[in-house]
Amino acid sequence: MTSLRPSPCFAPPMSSEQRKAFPFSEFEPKWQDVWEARKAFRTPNPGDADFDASKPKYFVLDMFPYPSGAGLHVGHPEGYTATDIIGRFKKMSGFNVLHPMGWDAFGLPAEQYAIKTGQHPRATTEKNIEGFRGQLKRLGFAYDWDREVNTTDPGYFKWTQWIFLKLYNSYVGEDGKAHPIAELEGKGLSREEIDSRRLAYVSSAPVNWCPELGTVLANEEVVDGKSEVGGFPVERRPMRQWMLRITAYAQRLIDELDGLDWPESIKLHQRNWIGRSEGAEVKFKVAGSEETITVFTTRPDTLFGATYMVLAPEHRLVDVLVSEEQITAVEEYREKAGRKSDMERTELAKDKSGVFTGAYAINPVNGEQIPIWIADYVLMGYGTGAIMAVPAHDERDFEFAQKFELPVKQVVQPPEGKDWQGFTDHGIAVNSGFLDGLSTPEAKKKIAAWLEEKGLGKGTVNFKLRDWLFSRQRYWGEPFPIVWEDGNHRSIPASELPLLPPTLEDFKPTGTPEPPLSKATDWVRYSATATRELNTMPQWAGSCWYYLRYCDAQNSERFVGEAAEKYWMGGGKPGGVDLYVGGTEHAVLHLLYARFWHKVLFDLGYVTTPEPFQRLVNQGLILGEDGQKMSKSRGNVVNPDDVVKEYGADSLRLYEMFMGPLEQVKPWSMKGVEGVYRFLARVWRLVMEVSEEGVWSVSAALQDVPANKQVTKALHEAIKKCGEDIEKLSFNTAISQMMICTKAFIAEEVMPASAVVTFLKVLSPFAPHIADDLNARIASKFPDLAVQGLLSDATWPKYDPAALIEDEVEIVFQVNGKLRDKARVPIQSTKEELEKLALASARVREFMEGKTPKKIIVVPGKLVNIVV
RNA sequence: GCCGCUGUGGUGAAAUGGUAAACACAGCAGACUUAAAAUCUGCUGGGAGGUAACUCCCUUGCCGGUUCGAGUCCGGCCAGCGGCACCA
Repeated sequence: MTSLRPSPCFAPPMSSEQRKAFPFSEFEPKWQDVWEARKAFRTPNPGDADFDASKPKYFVLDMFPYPSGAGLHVGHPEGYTATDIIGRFKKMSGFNVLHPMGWDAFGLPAEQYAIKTGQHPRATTEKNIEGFRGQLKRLGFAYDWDREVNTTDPGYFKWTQWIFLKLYNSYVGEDGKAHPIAELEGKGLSREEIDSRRLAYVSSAPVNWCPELGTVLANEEVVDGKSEVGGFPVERRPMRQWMLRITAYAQRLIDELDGLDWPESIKLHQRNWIGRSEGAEVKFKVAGSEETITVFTTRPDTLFGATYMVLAPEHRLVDVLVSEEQITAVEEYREKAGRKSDMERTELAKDKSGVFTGAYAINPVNGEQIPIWIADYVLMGYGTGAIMAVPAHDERDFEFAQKFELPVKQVVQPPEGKDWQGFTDHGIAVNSGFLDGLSTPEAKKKIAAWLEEKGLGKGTVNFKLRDWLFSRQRYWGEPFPIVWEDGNHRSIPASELPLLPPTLEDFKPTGTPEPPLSKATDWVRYSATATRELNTMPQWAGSCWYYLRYCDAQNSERFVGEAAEKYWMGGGKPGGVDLYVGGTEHAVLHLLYARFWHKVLFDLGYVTTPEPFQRLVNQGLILGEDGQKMSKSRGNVVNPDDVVKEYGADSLRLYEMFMGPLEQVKPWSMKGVEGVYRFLARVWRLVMEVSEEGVWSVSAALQDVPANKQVTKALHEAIKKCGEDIEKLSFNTAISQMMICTKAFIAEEVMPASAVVTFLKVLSPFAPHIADDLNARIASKFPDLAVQGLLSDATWPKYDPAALIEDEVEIVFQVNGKLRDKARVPIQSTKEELEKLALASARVREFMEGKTPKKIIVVPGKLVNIVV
């Protein structure tokens, strides 16, 4: 490369140093080193010598990154800069600020990358973390690095395993809260009974198996029948897996969203995912049999319209019910349905299929016999796995009835002008005996009471949410602290934690559901008669509680110290973390799982709040310059390192905040980066001037003089607006105001040094390097005017309301709401004076056309509107 | 199909119901310079009239409503983006 450069003799090239409008590449690393050496952002904990208990706390959290080999992308610094500005601002405003960072480092991509490159995942993970940490430090984030956590560190996952044991050794009682399983042991329950109530339990139900990834996946990780990671086909197959009983918390996970300051869209997303629906269970007798089938319906009011019944193909009663003639057809159908992957089931969703079992059920409400079918549009995992079909008032049942020519019977009268066939909304009950004439809600109530009275059913609630499939057949995850003996599982003692994964040369998936840990034959053997659980935990495990570890990251005695947890997570609100910023992609995964774990820990008395995150803000995606999602294949990816190299970390930070509202999706613009870069250069030149030789020194214009009225006003406006906007996370408008303030300074011949220092304090949360550097330079010339030490330790300036008030304001005169004239008037002008002034205006008179005013509205300081 | 979000200049955007387009980008013109870069200054939604200073009209996706006054509040529609989708 070097040889290709033009010779300096003919065309002296601008070196990159000379081209820079201010020497950020010198002072940015310098201040990063100073902050690190002084531990400028170390946050003392309760109990530490330098802890000040009189200060309020502020816990500001980022979604910690997965340290991939690709390094940071520009989306990371977006949220991270936002929280950094808030954290720095709160610190300057007198808060104890907890603003930590860590690594979510277990998981599939690390393992796949390791397999591909023939390295151990621990080695690649270490390397990636190193890269990420360096990149974050080069952006000047004010993290307390003493609190850094790494989910793959045995000192960390020891406690992930410990929490798993808490789940394993707990059950949900009558009160809906988690209790130690020991309470059940005391009641003399059998082993099976106890195991069936644990929050972490073993199940052999069909699960999402992804052959390509060689592991099972949670429902949340399967999108359109494909794995969320990689997009590989996923099939259903029964396997013995660990499950977490998140369904026991379904209602609380819905209810307790109410007290959180989260975007409505995310709350709604979680509510929809949990999917509560109210209805009733109805028992149907099977004709000529002792069996009864219980169905779940949200429309018990349509019971009279049930013309057939459908069981899920996997329903346990199918074998019992099926008639001699139908056995072959039913067997065939069940076999076919079982083979269908989730993807096929989704694709064929609209094409109904099913088989008659040959059996009939008796409608309890009228004694009618209705045929029992099996069909895969009824899912075993929801409700009771059986439905009563009311084709007249349910779309799916209607479709099915059409295809198989089953009767359709109207039982709801729709409003005038609507066809009753396929009418699914509320109406008036008809052809329904004692329900006739009732509105849908009334009919629901009446039939529920009737069923309950006759012992034929009861009102009940169902959720779409399923229990969380918690085991994976992978190497790079937390091993379960569980051993098996004689077909039974039991936990290992907490004293044996952390349970390290075995050192394996070959950790590739086996290609079968047998986990790779099975290859560690020594490790597997726990005792002469017991073997270890071979599955590992999913990536979500570590991220379910990392925010708690930050509170007390070095604690080796407890997952988090009691005093630290109480202080940082406390504060009288449901959620402990004051502000959590991250992308929307975790709306139902991480954010639901973490809430669940937190509630269990809360019930068991290990944490003091029912919710982990009080205020949640989603940053919007940053698109490429072409307005498309950034991707390697499109070639529109912006690398933050390049931006830092060219324009500096402060410019990158400032630009990402200036682009637009944090929550919004917005495209990148390199020209926009140059804009804020020019702004920072202007700020630099408020203080610095350059000699002919290109040497920077403190400007002669900078003097110890008081600021004049205009500058003072601009400065105090900036203090006010920036303070308010930071609280609102409206960083773009805060930056605009600083730009306006800078213009006011530039207009002056003489720079008032102490006013400039105040401005630097306001700028410092946004662009901390240049602010600290300029302050230090001013301090060298005017020690009494500048901040001694770091701006982050300074106090956020107070604005003076008096400085904001102008002597004169511009008043707008309107006629019939249209702007016709303006006037500058003294600020203290009265309503009467303004009215008089407006009526005296020649232009106003012209547009009044000699008519008399009907009404005059006067808004002091703003306008006069004359209505004629 | 259902749910949610968003529609404002050439572009990113701003605006407690009170002067629409702050701030920035791009563009144009000028100053400095032998020249360029950098920097600084001015102009920059559309239309009409006027030599000009200037004046008027229109403009926040579309239609309607509330109000002295609507980008903002209410109702209906359209478009784009995102999510969910046989959950009885």
